[in-house]
Amino acid sequence: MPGPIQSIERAAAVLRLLASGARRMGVAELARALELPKPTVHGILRTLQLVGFVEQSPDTGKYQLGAALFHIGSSYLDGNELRTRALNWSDSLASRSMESVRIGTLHENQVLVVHHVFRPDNSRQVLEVGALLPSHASALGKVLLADDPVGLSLADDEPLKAYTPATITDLDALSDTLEQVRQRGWASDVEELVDGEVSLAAPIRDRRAVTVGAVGISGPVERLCDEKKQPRTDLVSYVREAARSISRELGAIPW
Amino acid sequence: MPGPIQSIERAAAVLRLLASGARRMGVAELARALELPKPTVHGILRTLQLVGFVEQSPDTGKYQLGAALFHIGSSYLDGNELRTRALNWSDSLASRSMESVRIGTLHENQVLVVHHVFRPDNSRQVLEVGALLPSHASALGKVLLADDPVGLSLADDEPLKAYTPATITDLDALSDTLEQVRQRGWASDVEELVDGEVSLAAPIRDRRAVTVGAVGISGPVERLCDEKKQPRTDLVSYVREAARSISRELGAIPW
DNA sequence: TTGACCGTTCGACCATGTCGAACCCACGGC
DNA sequence: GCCGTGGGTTCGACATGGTCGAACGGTCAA
Repeated sequence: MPGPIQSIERAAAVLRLLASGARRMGVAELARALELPKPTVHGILRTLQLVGFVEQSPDTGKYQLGAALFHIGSSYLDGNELRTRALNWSDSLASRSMESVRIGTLHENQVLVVHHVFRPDNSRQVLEVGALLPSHASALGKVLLADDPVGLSLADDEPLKAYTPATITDLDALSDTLEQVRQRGWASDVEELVDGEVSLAAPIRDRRAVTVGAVGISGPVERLCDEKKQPRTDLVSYVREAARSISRELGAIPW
Repeated sequence: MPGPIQSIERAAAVLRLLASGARRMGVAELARALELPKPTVHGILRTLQLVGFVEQSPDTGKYQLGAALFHIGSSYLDGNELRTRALNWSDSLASRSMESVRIGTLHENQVLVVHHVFRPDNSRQVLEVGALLPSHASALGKVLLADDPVGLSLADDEPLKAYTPATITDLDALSDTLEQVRQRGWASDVEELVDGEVSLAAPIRDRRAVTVGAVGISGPVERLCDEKKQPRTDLVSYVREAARSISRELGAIPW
């Protein structure tokens, strides 16, 4: 019976919509967005509520994501070998570089952050685990795109979004950058996603030498770059060494 | 049509099983556990894979949770008002107490950790957001149980598990403790979950004065307790003040 | 080779989910 | 006050769409 199960597909679509839409949504609202009859959507919601994947505000009647979904989703991290192996090394990268560290994987042409170590000072920082970053405007993303077999092909569906004046929006320019990333073995993003913010990243490879993730640091341009706005070479080394260590932990042959 | 949708219920069961079972699982394994025919389970898995909720190892053929599920689940936190409002206050609680801070809600008779601030030193700590704690053996849990309308009634399904010699395993004893928690307005756990570990917590209430969560700190017994193994009163005050501040932020009338 | 086990495909039956119509609220304009 | 419009929810007949026994191709150990 090679054919997906309709009701499950629809339930997933409902969940995705509830996740993207910032706020709680009503049955009618969801039904309109999915172009489905109201009772159909309601049946799905009722079931999702039963299993705890969505919750309903008793007063407004609107729906939002449920705690059970959150808990189940977070146990994805336990099974994620990349993250498990990388825990120690990312900590030490954070203390060597004195910057915040992130580890990401490619997911639907974006970077899914699976681990995040705060900068080792006591400043307030927001946890970004589970967040998605644009792949063309972050160092993590460039590293992942550069080695991805599918690579840029998916990207041409929609134009590259400009986040700052420095964001690469031209496909050919990006392609050149990725070629450079492949050759150098690391990537940078200098104020391409957020003004004043810089990030550096290097690839993590598994035993088959396939790039399965990327590790990198990010911080203000004053600390990560020299006076010519070039990434500091010592930090680049730290990142590359961390990436290599994690790769070795995953069974990769040092390259 | 008041009746849950079978296939969605089953899909949820599959996901729950994949989340609890530490490792990747095969079709046959899942089918046996759920007492369903193999092709049925396979159909569900195929659909879940299509939407990215599960992934399949290309070599072993076994299944594990997928990245999409993780990302959707993590956006539960955005819509969680409790967590959003509590961010600032938990940070300052962490720096005042110099201990790690956690915020939790009751979920299926356990404590779901929705926020976690590391202890403000540079030690290595594991992120516990998304984890579940036993409610009878943690300060957070006691606070939540004490004010829960359903409360202990659910607990008598299965006996209280002993984690350490100090864990409260007797229902009557727990009931007395909860009464005390209600009166004092805060709860403690002295080596009841982990040897040498102590936690303190206080309730967070919303505008209707309903307890919607709890905030607390945890750390080694030497730092959190005095020589009589009693929680330090200054730390208790910090925790209670933080809880009250968050409650006020949620619209509660100071009690 | 054999057998046991795996993940996967096939296809017919009929249980199951679907969706138009109708219901009951809470609002808000008239 | 009344009706109209919107919300979330229930009903029920129809047929779509999911289910599961049987069978297929693969891998591994004996």
